[in-house]
Amino acid sequence: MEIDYALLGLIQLHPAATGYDLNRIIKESTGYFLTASLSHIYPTLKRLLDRGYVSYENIPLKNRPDKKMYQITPKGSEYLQAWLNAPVESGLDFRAFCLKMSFSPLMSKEVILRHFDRELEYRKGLHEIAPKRGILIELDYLDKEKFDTKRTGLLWDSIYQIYAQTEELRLRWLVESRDRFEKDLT
Amino acid sequence: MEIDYALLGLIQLHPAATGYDLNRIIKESTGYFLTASLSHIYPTLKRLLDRGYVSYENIPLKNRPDKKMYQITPKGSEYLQAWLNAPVESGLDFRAFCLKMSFSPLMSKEVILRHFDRELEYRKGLHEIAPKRGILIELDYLDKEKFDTKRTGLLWDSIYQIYAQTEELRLRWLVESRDRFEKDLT
DNA sequence: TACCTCATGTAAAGCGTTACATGATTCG
DNA sequence: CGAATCATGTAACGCTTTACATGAGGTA
Repeated sequence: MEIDYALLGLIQLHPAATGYDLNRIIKESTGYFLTASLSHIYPTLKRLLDRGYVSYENIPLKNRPDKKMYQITPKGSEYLQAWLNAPVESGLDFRAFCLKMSFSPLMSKEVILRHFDRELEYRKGLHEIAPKRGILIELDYLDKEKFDTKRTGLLWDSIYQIYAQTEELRLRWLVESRDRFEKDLT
Repeated sequence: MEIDYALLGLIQLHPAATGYDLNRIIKESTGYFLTASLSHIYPTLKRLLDRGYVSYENIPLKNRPDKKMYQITPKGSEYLQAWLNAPVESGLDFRAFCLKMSFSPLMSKEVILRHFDRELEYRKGLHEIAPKRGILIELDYLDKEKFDTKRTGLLWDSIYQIYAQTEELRLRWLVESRDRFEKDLT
């Protein structure tokens, strides 16, 4: 599960984090393209513990539940690395790619470049079939007696524009970032 | 539920659609920012039927289950309109806005402009707090003994860039579309 | 021969959110 | 004086996906 990897990644980046900390980091950061509430985080941490991917140090507090400061184990690190190396399972949106790349500080230069190359190919493919698919196709299905084709075309074209422009922005960003990393990354 | 409104909207736009058709429309279209499988669509249609929001015409076929061609009822139309008029419940992403605006052909000019105005205000707010939040904040939490701050900064900055640029694109698009609709829409 | 399209649906398992439960301290 | 912060967790509910079930006809 994605949440497992995300929490494991966060714990590797910020050792000694508690469940409460992880929740705050996820909420405050735009970087982890993830929504997760505390009542989702705690059971997940328990699962990671049961599987031996994390351990914790117990800090007793007065008048509050003990603080559990989590660390990643070697086994957890291995499990996380396998996910970091695996190709991103991209859907139409960019979320999965951005989430995994949030943990790029844990990846080698080669792995990072490979992820960018793969995503670039995938989105180029999307972009090529886009004009054939997309909202414009919908006009064919439309009940033309009830809806003004011109008005509907104007409205749907606008939606298609934001879709196409967003994809173009992503392609540009993928190329530029890849180039910069190739040059500057150690 | 969002899926209820989406199917209701699709049925209003394409009368005589079957569950199978709706699935194809959703899959082929980039417009309906929605994922839904057949095993999700069929129970939803049944629910809409039970509540009196849709009716269907049964077309017997040879060697296949009967074709059910759905239409929206006046009650369903009312229910849909209430959703179309209600403010979009936007999260960080743009999905909810784009989904509702896919049905803008069913809205009056006034309602469309109001949706754009609201979304513009919401995203302006997001954009103002973004530099304070965002990935940059994460560098504070980072374990500086294990990770090279400069390398991590380069990588996270890139993620921040795509976030910020996407938001800027959305703001530009919202303003431009709103202006165009104000002028050209009937 | 094997897969895709058409056409409907059920059942089970997985995933995620909201509500519930407790309780001191600090800030406005 | 009330709200937010810190700190953990359980239970119930609901949404969504995957797997299962059926079956003919057309296409590669």
